[in-house]
Amino acid sequence: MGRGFELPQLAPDVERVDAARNRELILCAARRLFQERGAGCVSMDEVAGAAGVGKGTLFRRFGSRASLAAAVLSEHERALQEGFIRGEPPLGPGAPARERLIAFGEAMLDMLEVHSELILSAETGPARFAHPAYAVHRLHVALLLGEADPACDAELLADTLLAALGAELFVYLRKVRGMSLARVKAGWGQLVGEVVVQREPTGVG
Amino acid sequence: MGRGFELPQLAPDVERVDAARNRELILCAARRLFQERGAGCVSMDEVAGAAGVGKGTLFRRFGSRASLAAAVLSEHERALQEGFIRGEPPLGPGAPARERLIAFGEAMLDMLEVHSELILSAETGPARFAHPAYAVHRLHVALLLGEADPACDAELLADTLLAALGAELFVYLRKVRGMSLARVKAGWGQLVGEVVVQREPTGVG
DNA sequence: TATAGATTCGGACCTCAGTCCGATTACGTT
DNA sequence: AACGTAATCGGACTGAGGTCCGAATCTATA
Repeated sequence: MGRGFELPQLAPDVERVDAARNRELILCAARRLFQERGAGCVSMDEVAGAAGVGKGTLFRRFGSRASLAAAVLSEHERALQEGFIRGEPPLGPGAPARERLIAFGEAMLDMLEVHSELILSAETGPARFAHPAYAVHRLHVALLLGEADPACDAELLADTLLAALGAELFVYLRKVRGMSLARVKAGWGQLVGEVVVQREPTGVG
Repeated sequence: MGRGFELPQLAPDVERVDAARNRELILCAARRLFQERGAGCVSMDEVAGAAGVGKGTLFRRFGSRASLAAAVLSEHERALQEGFIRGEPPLGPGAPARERLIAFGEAMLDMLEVHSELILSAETGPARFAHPAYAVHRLHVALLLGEADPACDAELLADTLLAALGAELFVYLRKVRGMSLARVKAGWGQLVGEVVVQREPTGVG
C-alpha cells in the first residue's frame, strides 16, 4: 500500500501451464473417442473422463459440445482455408471466380465426405452461423460472387449458396437419398455454373 | 375357444375417445403456450402440465418436441400445400414453372416470417428432412424444375434450392444479418431466375 | 350389466448438456 | 524459500428431452 498503482500480473491473457496441459489432454481424448465411436456416440462426461479432467474444466475450455467438435475440426478447416486463400488454382487465387467457386464447393464436399459426423456435431442447431469458419467461407464466396457479377446481391447469395453445402443436407443426400459424392459435386457445379454468369476473362488490370 | 379365429377388435386403428380428447387438449395447450411465450421458451413438461396430462401421454401422442411443433404448424402447412397444389396462379397450376417456383419460395418465406420460431423448433437437427411436409415440398419443386428444364438433375436441385428456404438460414439472415424480408425474397427470385432457364411457353400440348 | 382384454394414462426414472462454487494449484512478489 | 492472490480444477447440481411400466380406463362381447 502507498506505492501507487501496481499491475500484479503483466500478461493476464497467458494460459497457465495446467490449463494448457488440460486443453491438450481434452483435445487428444476427444479426437480419439470421436474417431473410435463416432462423434454422435460420445458424451461430454466420457470425454472429460477419458481426458482425466472434471466436467467443469471441459466446459470452461470449450464452452459447448459444438465448440469442442469445431476445435477438433480446426486443423482440417485451417487446411481448407489455406487452400482457397493461398493455395494453387483453381482453388486458390489465379483461376476465374467461377472455377474457384466450383473448386471451393468440391473441397467442402470432400471434407464433408470424410468428417460429416463430426461436422454435424459442430453445426448442431444455429451454431453453424456463429462459427468463425462460417464467416470466412461467406466472405470468400461473397468476394468471388462480387468479382464474377458485381450487379448481384453477393452478400445474400453467398449465404444461399453455402446452404447447399450444409452438413445436414449433405448427410441427407448421401445417406437417405443415396446419392453419390460425384453426383452431389456435379449438382454443385451445375448450380454455380448457372448462378455465376459465364464471361470472358477481362485481363488482370 | 374352439370357435376358430376371432378378431377381438375389428378396427385396431381407431383412436380411443380419451386418447382423442387428450390429443386435442395437448395441441390446444401447445398452441397457446407457444404463442404466449415463444416456442423456444416452453418445456415439454409445461405443455403436459397445461394440458392436464402426464408426460408419457404427451410423448406417446407426439414422439418428440419437433413432432409436436410440426403438429401445431400443420394447419398452416396444409394451407400452403393447398395453395400450390390447387390454388390460383402463380402459386397454383397454370403459371410457368419459373413463376410458380418464385411464388412457392415467397409463400414459404412469408410463413417463415410469421412462424420462424415454431418452424425452428420443428426443424431442430436433421428433423427437417424426416417431416412428410419436406417430401411434399421436394416433390413439388422437383416437378417444376423437371418441367422447366428436363435436362437438369431435378431431384438434387430441389433439395439444394429448398436449403435456401431453411428456417435456420432465414432466422440468421433476418435477425443476425438484419436483411429485410423483401431482400430475402428478391434473392430467392434472382436465384430461381438464374437456375431456371427462361424459355417461351410451349403451349399446353 | 358384468367380464375380458387390450390400450392408454401418468409420473418416476434415465441420460446428457451445461452451471456453480468451494477446494486446489500455479504464478509473481518479498 | 515462503506468501498472497488470482486463476483453475472438478464434482455435485439443475433442467430438459425422452423412456418405462404398473395402474387406471375404455371398448367389445356375453
